Amino acid sequence: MPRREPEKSVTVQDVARQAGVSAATVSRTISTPEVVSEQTRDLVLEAIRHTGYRVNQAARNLRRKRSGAVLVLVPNLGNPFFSQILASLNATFSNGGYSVLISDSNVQEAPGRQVVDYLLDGRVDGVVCLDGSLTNDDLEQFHLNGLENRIVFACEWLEDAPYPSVRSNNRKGAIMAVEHLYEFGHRKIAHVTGPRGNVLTAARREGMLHARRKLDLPLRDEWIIRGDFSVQSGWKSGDDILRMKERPTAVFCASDMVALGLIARLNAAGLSVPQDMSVVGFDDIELAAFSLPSLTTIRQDRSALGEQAAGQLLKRLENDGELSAACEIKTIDVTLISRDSCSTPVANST
Amino acid sequence: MPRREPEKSVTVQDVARQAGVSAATVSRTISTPEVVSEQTRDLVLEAIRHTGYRVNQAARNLRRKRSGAVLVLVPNLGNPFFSQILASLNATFSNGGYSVLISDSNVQEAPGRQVVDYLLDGRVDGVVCLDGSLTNDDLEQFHLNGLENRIVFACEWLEDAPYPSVRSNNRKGAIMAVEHLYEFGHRKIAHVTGPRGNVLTAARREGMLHARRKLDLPLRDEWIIRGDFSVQSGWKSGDDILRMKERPTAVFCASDMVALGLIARLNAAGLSVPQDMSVVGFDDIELAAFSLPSLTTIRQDRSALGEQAAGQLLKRLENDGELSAACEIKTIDVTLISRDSCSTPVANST
DNA sequence: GCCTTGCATGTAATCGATTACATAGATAAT
DNA sequence: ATTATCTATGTAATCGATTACATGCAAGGC
Repeated sequence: MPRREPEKSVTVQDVARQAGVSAATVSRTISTPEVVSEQTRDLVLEAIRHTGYRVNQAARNLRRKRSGAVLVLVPNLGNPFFSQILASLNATFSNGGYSVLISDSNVQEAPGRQVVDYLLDGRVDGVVCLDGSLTNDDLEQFHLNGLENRIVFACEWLEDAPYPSVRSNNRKGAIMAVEHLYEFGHRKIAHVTGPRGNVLTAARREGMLHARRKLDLPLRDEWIIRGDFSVQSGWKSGDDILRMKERPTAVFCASDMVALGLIARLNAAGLSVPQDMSVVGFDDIELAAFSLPSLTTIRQDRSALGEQAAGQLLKRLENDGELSAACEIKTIDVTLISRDSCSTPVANST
Repeated sequence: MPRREPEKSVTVQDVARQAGVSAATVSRTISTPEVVSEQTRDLVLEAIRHTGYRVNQAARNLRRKRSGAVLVLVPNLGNPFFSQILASLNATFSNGGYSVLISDSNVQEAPGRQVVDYLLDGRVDGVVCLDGSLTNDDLEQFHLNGLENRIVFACEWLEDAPYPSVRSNNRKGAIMAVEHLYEFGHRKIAHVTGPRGNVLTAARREGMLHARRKLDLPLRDEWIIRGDFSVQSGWKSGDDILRMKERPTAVFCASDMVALGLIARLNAAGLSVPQDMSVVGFDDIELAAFSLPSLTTIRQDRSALGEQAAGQLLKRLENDGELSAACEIKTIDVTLISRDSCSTPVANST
């Protein structure tokens, strides 16, 4: 099998020589074909084909002062919920001609710093941040370096910071979940929250409280259980619930993973869902439809989230911060997916 | 709040001026500090701090002819199994000073082409490929451009192609699964495979057949059911099994997702696991421990897979293809995780 | 005292593409 | 016929860091 030398490096000059034109014309044929006459264009294209020329990205980036890449900062890549959004971000950026760098803010010692570094180094042109837990220090750094219009948030966001963001209607989702349980006749409804300080935790908790008040439901402090979106925390919240003197008849969980962990724990204690307790999740991960029982949940439109976030950033990168005054916040609608994990409450006193 | 102009671009020249040295010395202070005298080094570092200098990656890449980035080609980013490996790859590369680009081969029209493009463009220095379904055409392109020692495979691999690869001991895992079922007394054991043409499908199927022969188990063609690693295919395989005249008493599934889909389907038909049928999965995804019943499965050490694959590529990139003669294939050991989805067979004739 | 060796630093070429500016030729306008 | 206008292309500077080579200076060997 024939094999070309590894680092032959065909340059724009080589192509120019081959085609009998100047390097500038070659460059123009690639970047702005419309200003080149048709015949020279053909000549150049033929020479490119013949020499196997490829543009050197580093040289182009140096000259153009842009990298054609974006960074996606994910909190915990291992979480399937995020990876599906990543898939959709990747698709949109790919179509827009950008490559996608990833970084796991779990792994990075100082994720905010890395974002600043990558932007200032010119490694990436923009950032999609799925992590709403950046510090004030990070924000100040963004601001000091004029990076505001290179960052958009998706799923999570920062309260009180003027960044564009794309998010689900978390509050409404929570309300729908509680109302759904209410319609089944539940009045004693517990909630397993996300981690402290998280914006999603706050939004979903608020929605739940709102619905409770509106429906005039009884409220006990112990019915609000701190979780962290993980299966493990779902299992642990089951421990708490089993220990309660006044047990709720239904639980709204801040994520599907939590719901599945809770259901597993209840089963281990001999309680089954939905007979002994109804459960609603949040997210609609793929497995929600296949768990036992299949999980009633609030679906987040992950592909819309990714697509819109990527679109938003692309738009900002095009008109380099010109139109950036408007800090758009897009809210994506959520849907209640009714499955088998809810039913009417039984009169099970403890 | 004070705010620096967006594109002030402090260069190595500016720092040099500030420190009263030449640009070369500044560059040396950054790249090879040991050749610079201690006092000038301090001088330069102070000037760097003072000016807020940041090295321009594009310029460095152009000169050094490397990008400091790698590409990870993932088949289906949405799959939690892959995203966890991605997390571990990301961590290792990050420590090694490389940034990580991702690409979803589901989304890309021609993933192999993209790999070649990115490497030749100089966008990335190397590639970790989690997708074993590249075409011969792609391989030829790699070879023609001398890219062999810039690619390593992880999880999946290419039969008959001399690329280094890191993989689980799939065959052994399959054998362990069948033996485990055998020990419970199962003789009629079915298998849901992965997709046609996939190397994992082949390795696991082969292991299963081997164990069957060794244990002298009965073999019926219909007990080998084609799947594709997805939950949906697990559900469908359940349809097939329910229709069989001679029903197996246990099923070994090529992935946990398949196992969960199958269990859901059986439940929908009023059969429960493990009472009416035993099920073993493969992967040990996080939810395997929390499903109902909790899933007996073959654990793949995902963090080892990611770490070793990244390490392998890093090593190759260091000594630029010198030591590349050896095409190392690392096999990572798997473990049987025994949970509640297996028990002794019942005499349920159809 | 002279020459060698080595260390620290400076000079300038280089990586490869892009693009502002200049120029030549063709066409249109008067 | 002369000038203005436009189009296609070439010339050369530029992006910013790196590094081969050159230089100067100090220490050590005879």
